[in-house]
Amino acid sequence: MDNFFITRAGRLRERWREAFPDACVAETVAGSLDNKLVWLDASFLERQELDAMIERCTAAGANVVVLSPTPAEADAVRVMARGARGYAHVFTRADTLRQIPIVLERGGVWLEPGLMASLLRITERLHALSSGHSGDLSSLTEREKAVAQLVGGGASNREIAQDLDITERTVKAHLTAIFEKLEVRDRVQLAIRVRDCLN
Amino acid sequence: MDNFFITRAGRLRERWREAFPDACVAETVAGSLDNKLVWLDASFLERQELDAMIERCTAAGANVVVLSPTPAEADAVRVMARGARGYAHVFTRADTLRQIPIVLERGGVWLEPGLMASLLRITERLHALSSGHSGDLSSLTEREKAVAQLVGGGASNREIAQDLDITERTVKAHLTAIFEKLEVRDRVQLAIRVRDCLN
DNA sequence: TGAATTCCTGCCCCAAAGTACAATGTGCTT
DNA sequence: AAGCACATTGTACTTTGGGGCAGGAATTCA
Repeated sequence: MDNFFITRAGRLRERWREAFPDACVAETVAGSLDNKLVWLDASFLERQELDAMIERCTAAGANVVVLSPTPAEADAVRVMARGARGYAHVFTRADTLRQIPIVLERGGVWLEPGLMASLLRITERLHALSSGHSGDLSSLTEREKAVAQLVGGGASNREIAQDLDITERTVKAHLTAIFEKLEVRDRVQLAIRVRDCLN
Repeated sequence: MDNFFITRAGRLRERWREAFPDACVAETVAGSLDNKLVWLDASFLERQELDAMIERCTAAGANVVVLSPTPAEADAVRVMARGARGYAHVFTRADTLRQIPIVLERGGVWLEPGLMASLLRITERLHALSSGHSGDLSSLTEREKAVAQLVGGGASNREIAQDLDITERTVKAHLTAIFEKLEVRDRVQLAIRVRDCLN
């Protein structure tokens, strides 16, 4: 895979040259990039410019890795969703950079270490909330529904117990059952779920 | 990296043996797995069992790849968020399987082709939904808004701390300020408030 | 320069939430 | 009669959440 660095700096950063001595450098992309590896330096680039660049490169058949001066989660998500296959810091060390083409060639994806984990955690959380969007309180028993509704109203266990005239312990028992059935972790996620259901 | 296949089938599937002739096979995990590559066959495994297995393996220092009989986006997210580094179909071809350790060794992550893209697209959409609209949180400082949004997404204090790269204690400090400003008692009511703002 | 925010953090404490394990009772179905 | 789902409660335990008190660091503003 041939390496192309696209940067406003007009020159290869030292680390890049060290990693890939015979890489090409340019300020913009042109022509077919089939099976090429394009490194996009996001420094001095507006969001839209970067997005457009990614789109052009992937359309031209390239594998795209974005090098950001300020790696951030939301940024990584945006960039990868637009077709980039990798996301790293511009100052990533040469020997690390060299690993990236190897990973990509084998169908892998490369993300700034740590970013991946936190990214997936967020995804999971959002996923849990939106995918269970089936509005399903129907799997709950009458009593459980009552408890769930109250939680959705922001009530504490003690308040729920008083409202339903049962023990706090019983409220907890119902909650445990509810969490299990709706596959949520705690009352916050339950509250969110309940309120989304009565849209 | 030594290969361990954990499967209920009790034997190596042909493709696995073809890919890694000298791999070990077992029905369960034991001992230190430092720097080992553990392949978890998700067939015939309950969700909880799989999760527990992943946790045990990663805790023991292993790299975990989950092989699913029915690859799905939500499943992949769950599994990766729990610490797996790869996710593939159980019937993945031998030559493709062999690429995976190479990717992992170099800090990459391996996902069933196509899964990654659609996964990130969804993440982005959800991200936009939950971060774009900030309703009547105008009295909050930037940092407080960030915390509030995450609570609205159902995050725990620990998760918020990790996401924002601060201490749990700081999260609590922000929360105390938020509760005061928005006149809510706890995170449940805050979550409700936040979500009502962006309906 | 000093005052005021905002952000970050530590230690300690207490209350609330949630889990594990166990048990009782009621009513309905097979 | 036996089995099952549901509701209820208990004891004891671990984990989170939240707050009081105190302080450091950075920024801005008068």
